[in-house]
Amino acid sequence: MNLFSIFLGRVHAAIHDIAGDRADAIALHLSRVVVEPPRDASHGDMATNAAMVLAKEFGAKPRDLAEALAAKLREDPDVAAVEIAGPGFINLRLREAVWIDALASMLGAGPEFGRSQIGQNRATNVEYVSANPTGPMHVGHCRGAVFGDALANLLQFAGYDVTREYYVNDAGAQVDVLARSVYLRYREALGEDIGAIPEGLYPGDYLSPVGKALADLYGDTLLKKSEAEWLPMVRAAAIEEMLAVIKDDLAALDIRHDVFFSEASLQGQGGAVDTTLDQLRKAGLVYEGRLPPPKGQLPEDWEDREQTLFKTEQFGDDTDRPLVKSDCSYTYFASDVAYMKDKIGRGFEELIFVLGADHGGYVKRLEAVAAALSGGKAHVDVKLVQLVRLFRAGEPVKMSKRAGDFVTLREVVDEVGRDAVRFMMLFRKNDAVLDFDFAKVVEQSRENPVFYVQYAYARTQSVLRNAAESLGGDVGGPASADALARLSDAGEIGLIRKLAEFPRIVESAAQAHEPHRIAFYLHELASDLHHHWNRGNDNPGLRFVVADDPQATNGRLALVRGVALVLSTGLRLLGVAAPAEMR
RNA sequence: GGCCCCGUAGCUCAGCUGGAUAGAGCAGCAGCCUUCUAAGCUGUUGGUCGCAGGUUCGAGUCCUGCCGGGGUCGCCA
Repeated sequence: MNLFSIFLGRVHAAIHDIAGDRADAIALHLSRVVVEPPRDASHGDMATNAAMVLAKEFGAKPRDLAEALAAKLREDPDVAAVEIAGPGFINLRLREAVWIDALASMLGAGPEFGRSQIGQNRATNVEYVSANPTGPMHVGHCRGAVFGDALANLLQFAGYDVTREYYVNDAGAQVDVLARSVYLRYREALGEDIGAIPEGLYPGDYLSPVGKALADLYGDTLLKKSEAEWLPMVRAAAIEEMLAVIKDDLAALDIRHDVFFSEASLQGQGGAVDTTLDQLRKAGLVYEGRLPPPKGQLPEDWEDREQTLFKTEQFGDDTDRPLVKSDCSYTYFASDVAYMKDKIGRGFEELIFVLGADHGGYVKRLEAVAAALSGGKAHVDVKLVQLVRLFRAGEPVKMSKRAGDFVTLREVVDEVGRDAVRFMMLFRKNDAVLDFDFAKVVEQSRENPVFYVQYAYARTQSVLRNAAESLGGDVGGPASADALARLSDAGEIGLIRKLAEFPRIVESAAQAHEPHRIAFYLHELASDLHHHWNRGNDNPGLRFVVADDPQATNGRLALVRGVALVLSTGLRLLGVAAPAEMR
């Protein structure tokens, strides 16, 4: 139930009523007509731009058209007043009963309030995290992980058919380096003194247990084998272990993927990469050619040579992209093409990629590949997630990648908790750099948005507990129509109005792929609740629990339950807990 | 040098895909206050939306060109 779309329907009807034989021409422009809350609450409850958008088609001045539409809308029994303002806005003021009904109906919907069908079950793939299986996750992965997970929740709630996917880079040079690093630990586990870890191998001691496990399993038999023999065995074991570590890290953030897709599974003789490239060759999209060197500074090892290229440029990429390396193996990009083909083959229409901002150069080629492979059917959206800067009480946390002393995701979660991490990662637009302060995010203060929002929910529960105590157990049931009708204070109606916005926030956030809008909305709702609460300090008549007036109390408790409902649903979408009390 | 992202109050950021007089929190200023268990509260100052053009009824939002900051730039993943 979205009040704004309901009234959009009524505005459409009013337009249709006065359109006459222009109806067909006007229908084409209807999508630009919106009904939204006005920026300034004094303008009314809802505003529509219909008259300004359609003035040309009607051959009328915006304000004249607005007048005609207003006359129609005034016939609506739910509308208390219609005003025309500015260049031709139509402002609607709704009868109070509409808000009361809205509250009753959202309480009836319960946890389903806000759910939408705009996704129309579109098959949607959200790929996120996809960290190389070479070690535990560090903070750099954290933001994309939370973002992708919350976005997936949001899209599901908005009616998309969502698959959460992780692309495992288990082919290529990196996992060979991993295998060699583990092999060293294996020798160490057998009692050998391996000394310092050589440059170019992974130094982290998280690999020691893997080496130990191999020693337990194989004894010293691997020592006698050549690298060509032991490497695949060690590699497979190492990848499996690292993936288990990563899944464990993700679970600490309450993140679980549906599909872990192996890059290696695409490769090999007659594999998906082979067949995909064959198809592209047949389609004339692959050729042997030379690439112009990059503009500006020429890389030192630049060598002008002929290579196998995919014609991505004609699909919007900056240049064509190589598919085969100089050693005749496939490039990472070739796997990517086959992987994209696989996703499209599985029927996905919406392909969302959550990547770090340093992958910005990858956007155009992904879009081009999807366009080339799906004939423009599959829609790609790459969400770039900016970096997180860590602070400890205002001081930047120093990290050196070379020395391997990066902060792990697990350390952050263990220190401040899952809720703080998740909420803060979402309390900023994805493409803006985010400052994360260990001290601030656990502070119990107004300046800490995690606490501020969770505390608002705890406050609703505290009120309900309190009311149950002072009024007896009879406050849990649904409020009667008479009780609801007692809601009339501007602050109370204002809160309902805010609650009624939730469904359209869900829809717009889902369509824009911007979960942060939910976080900001919740922060506003929390703020409205706290403000209304504070008014009760000066004016006891506005408090939720009115000792000698059970009917008014019942109505107000329904409002409290409505706020609690939306806060908990919103927090659920973000993957953040809604605690009943905070002490 | 090419491409991508960012630039909004002193600071940190929103701005609902083009709407009305651009918002919030912090800081500042001025008051009030000891709680329906809870973060003290209320009011208020503060803006050439980086700059210059353009598109139209209307631009922080879209287009072009500059300025500043970050990222990225054949075969690494």
